[in-house]
Amino acid sequence: MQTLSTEDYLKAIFHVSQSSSGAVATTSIAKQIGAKPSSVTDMFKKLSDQNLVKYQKYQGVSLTNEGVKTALRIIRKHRLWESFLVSHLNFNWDEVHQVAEQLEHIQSEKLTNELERFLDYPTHDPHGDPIPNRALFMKTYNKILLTELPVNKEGVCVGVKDNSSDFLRYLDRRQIGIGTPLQVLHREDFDDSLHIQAGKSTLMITKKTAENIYVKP
Amino acid sequence: MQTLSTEDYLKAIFHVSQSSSGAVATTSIAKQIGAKPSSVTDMFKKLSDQNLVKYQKYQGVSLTNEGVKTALRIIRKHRLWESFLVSHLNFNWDEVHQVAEQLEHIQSEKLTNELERFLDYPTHDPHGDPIPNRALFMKTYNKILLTELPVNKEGVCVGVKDNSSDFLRYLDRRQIGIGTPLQVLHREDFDDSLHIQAGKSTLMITKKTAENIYVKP
DNA sequence: AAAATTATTTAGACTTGTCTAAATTTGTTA
DNA sequence: TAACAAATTTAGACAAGTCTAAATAATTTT
Repeated sequence: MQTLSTEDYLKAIFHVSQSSSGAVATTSIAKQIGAKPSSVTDMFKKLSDQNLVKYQKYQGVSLTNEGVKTALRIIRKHRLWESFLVSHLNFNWDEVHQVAEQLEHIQSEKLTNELERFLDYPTHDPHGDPIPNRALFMKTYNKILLTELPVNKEGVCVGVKDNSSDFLRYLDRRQIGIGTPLQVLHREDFDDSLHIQAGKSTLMITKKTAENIYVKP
Repeated sequence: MQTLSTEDYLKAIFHVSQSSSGAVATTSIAKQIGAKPSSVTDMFKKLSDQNLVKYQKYQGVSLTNEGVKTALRIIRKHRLWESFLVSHLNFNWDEVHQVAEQLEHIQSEKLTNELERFLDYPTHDPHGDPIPNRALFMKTYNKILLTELPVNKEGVCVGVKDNSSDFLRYLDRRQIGIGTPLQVLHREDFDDSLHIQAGKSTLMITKKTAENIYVKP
């Protein structure tokens, strides 16, 4: 049984290790968690004692199998709760993260599994991220960044990289969401901005926006 | 914003003060919380500093208005979650307490209010306890213990005093639940046991059982 | 009302998770 | 490769919440 804090660390390590290869550095976790590197070192030792991470001084950490499982169990709960909040409690996709950060720590297998059943076994959360099933397996389809979608090729928005409220609300205003058909009409060489077709409207977005949108061609 | 621990104390103080008059004693909270009296004293001081309780050395505590409000907000969440678990997630009434103890600490007014709406503004939880509404007001109807129900007078089970899993499962086996019509057929003077009509079956229960069942005449 | 018992508080210590400041290691650059 | 910069760790401290053991107050018994 983990504490809130160790669960947060495991999740952070998992996420950072997903988006980069090799061992996870102390500083990267410090940034993610919002703690000082010295605190992170302390926690790395504790997690190592519990065999949840492999840790070598000055060499960062990597999750053990048990660590991965623990992280996935938390991510599973987080994403199921996010789905519930949007589908049944009138939350918008930009409002769910903070609450799910709390709900993900609730310890009850029955609760998690019944919630999953109640939601009819969703495979993706409101941001398009895959939800691990009971066996902690998650379906990942091959998605690419909108910046990588060839001009005039049709795609569908299947996720976002930046989950910040600001970005999500910006997408709301642009009427871009999960499932919205997207197509790059023109790529501006000068500043890398894109003219795109989003659903029925055409609009211009910056490179920065495009590289935070995942599409399935 | 309270910590988990201070919330637990406030709730405990509220409950103890409900079932006894005057100030709440250190020992009673120690028992309720499962902590040593010395720890309780420490916490009383902290709560007093936050103006959540009135505390005088050796004289126990009583909740301030703000303390009552905070306690009721937690109880509201607890009972709403218990209702949700039973009505939508296939939990039995004897399984909900432990999970609700965790869920009651989730901080999100929107979550609480949306959950209440989703459940269609329930007034009582699965054990028959009243749920404070948004204004923290709760409807209490006048209930009496089954031991106090006159012989042959018809009543309905509206709650239980003992919320332990053991007792609730015992009631399940006897097919007694919230809403079950109850009638005392005969009171045995020798050992205070009762012959009762519960729904369509007649059965014998001990005094101890009867004094843990609330009925509305 | 004094003695005994019970309840409560104080004092000092421990754990978890955090921090700052200093020391050490790693890596990068000249 | 030596020097510098960046990353990481160590050492020592702190806050919250808990504990044990001892001291004190309140209550009950004789």
